[in-house]
Amino acid sequence: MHGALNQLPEVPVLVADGVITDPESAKGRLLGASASLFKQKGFARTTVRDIAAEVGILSGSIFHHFPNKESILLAVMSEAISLALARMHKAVEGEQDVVKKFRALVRCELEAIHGFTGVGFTLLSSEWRYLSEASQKEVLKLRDEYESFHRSVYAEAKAQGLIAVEPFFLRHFLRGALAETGHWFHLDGNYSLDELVEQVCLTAALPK
Amino acid sequence: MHGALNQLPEVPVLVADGVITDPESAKGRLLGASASLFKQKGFARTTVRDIAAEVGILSGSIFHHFPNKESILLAVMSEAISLALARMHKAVEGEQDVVKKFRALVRCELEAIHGFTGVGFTLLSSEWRYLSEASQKEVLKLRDEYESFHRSVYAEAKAQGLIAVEPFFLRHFLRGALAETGHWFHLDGNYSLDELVEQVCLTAALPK
DNA sequence: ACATTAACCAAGCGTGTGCTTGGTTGTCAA
DNA sequence: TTGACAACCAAGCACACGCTTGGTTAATGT
Repeated sequence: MHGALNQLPEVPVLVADGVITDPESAKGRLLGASASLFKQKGFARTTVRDIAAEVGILSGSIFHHFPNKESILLAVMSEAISLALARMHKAVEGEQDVVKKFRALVRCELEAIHGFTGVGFTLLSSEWRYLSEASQKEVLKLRDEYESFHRSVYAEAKAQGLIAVEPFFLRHFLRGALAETGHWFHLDGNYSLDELVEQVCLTAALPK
Repeated sequence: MHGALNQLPEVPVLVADGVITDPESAKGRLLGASASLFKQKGFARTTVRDIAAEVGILSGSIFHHFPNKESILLAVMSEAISLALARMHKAVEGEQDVVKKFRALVRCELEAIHGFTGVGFTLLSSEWRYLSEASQKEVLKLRDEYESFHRSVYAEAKAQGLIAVEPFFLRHFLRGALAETGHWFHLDGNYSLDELVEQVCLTAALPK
């Protein structure tokens, strides 16, 4: 299945650093099951009984690992964004060519959206409203880091005259456009991820 | 307030044709209140008691107008898309220049997203999952009409060599990008709607 | 004057939900 | 062998939710 999260080289490192939970631990399996259920049915329609059944325990046992239902969503989201951050930096490290960096960032985000790194990333936008204000603030720090890095690369591209839009606008447009691919683009369909990246760059009239 | 729906010239016509509900009728007020609550808190977290309180009746009285809660969402969505369709066609009627048609479509969709035509339009994507399959099918007919019209204009632009992307991809990208503006762009901020349209066209490297 | 109807009230039923509580089991180190 | 701890069970509480039922009120048409 898609959720073979441990095959990603970044994961063991992040687990060791205490940034994310070991996917094979009891808590980690709960997070994985929760994430996939939240994606399927949405946070509000997923019950703690659903989650418990998915991992084969009783609903009350969940609260040995988490204080309440919302904290599960918080954990899913913050771990998803942490993993995305790590992969984002790795995707462009050592690269000088701005167009190549742009492509790498787009591809990296699309990989996150389409389940290469677990299903949590898409929840960041679709289930955002179910986080309390305090939790939103917590995740926002990581999101800001992610967003501003994207903008900085777009700014480079603009400085070199490769694009005409303001980086601020482009980032918002691109985030929306890429997130939306999660609702219509399927890897088993007629197009590959590379072709999707290509069409994105074509839209922005970026050179090869 | 924003919801002065009756000031739109299209509305009385659509009401007379039985396509949408008179916003000033009891049922229409229920729809308006529901739409705004669904947008604020989401469908799942909006209770029938919330809706009833908003229009000043008791919760049970809602079911004199609608068979169940979901049917309220269905009505909100299908009326929103019907209104958007009517305004879309009007926005380009008589226009020959493809770039101008493109701009008009973008502006029209942004107006819908940002509440010029009621708050229902954004629910079409954000609360889609809360419709039953049967209801989705029903709304999908109208959405398809809307989407394919957009694609046809993009195809014109591509035929004239104005853009490089496939219309199919561009439509999906654009829908996502424009929908996302609902989460970060505010009319009372530093930029006007026209400037937003301009940045969209700059992204796609469209001539003036 | 009478019938019909839309709009709503008053009261509450049944159920699904998040979460609690007190206890049990298995594991592992000293 | 014992103590400590993580993981989980069994049972159920409290309540918010969608929706039902039987009735009332006011307006409209004939």
